[in-house]
Amino acid sequence: MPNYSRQRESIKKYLDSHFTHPTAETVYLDIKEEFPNISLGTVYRNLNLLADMGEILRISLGNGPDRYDGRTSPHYHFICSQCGQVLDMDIGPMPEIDEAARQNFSGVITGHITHFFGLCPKCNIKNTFIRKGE
Amino acid sequence: MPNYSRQRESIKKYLDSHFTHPTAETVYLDIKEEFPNISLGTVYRNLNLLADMGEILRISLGNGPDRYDGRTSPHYHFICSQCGQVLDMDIGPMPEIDEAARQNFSGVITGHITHFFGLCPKCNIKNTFIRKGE
DNA sequence: TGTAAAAATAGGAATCATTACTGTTTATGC
DNA sequence: GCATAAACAGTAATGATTCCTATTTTTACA
Repeated sequence: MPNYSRQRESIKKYLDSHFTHPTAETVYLDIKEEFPNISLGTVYRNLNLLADMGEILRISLGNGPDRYDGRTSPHYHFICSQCGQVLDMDIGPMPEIDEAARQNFSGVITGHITHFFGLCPKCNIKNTFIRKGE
Repeated sequence: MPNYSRQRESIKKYLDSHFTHPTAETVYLDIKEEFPNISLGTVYRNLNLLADMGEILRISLGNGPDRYDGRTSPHYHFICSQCGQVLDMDIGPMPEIDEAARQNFSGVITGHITHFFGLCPKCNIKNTFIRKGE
């Protein structure tokens, strides 16, 4: 069982109050306001610890740094192809995806990860205005 | 339009005849038998080129190096939690996943990536034998 | 409370995957 | 053939993350 650490508590609080799916680097820079001497390694170590304890989620997108999420209830993510923003999706788990995968598969399917792509609401509106202006 | 290159042709052929979803490193080491002086950078550049041209697929798992696939028709992948092997899934596209995501979402959903996790057929059988032996 | 042991830290070096750079070689079009 | 463009090998550089070590914090309990 890990000991208490002020740095870890601060990181947890940060993720619980920010819904931007920040990278380790972003967490590091923001937490630095409170702990000017905190090191990036400490941020990584605590993000890993919290994720291992199930208190936060790690979101690995194909490219770029991992992102972290204080919302631990299972949910899907959307990545905007235009601005790169990561959004929480407002839909529940879809066990039927695993069910479909079990057809014709002789191993065991325990779960899946799914990320959605497209245009986020903001970029979608922005594009509409730009097209009107042409 | 790119010029012809023997190295790129060899990489393409390699992926068309191996269904192991190799990493760039694996491709590099195997292609080296034919081109002893080929450099890892050349392998990466050609894998990127081929992927951009739609002749191969890049598979980004959350951790570890990317993998490449000569099968370009859209399909899903399975990653064994025990041995790490990547397998092609024998199921067609599931547009209904995108359909579900479009509920309550005011942006545009253009697609999704889904990876399945669990035990591959081999590890599943292996585990059964081990449990029997206990 | 004071102190010893265990855990966490800061700071920096090391690692892994990938891309960028540079001078040389290969392919293409005339 | 020869000029130009593309690709190459070799290597340096980058970005994300982990690892290492000496120091500081936390905890337990005397």
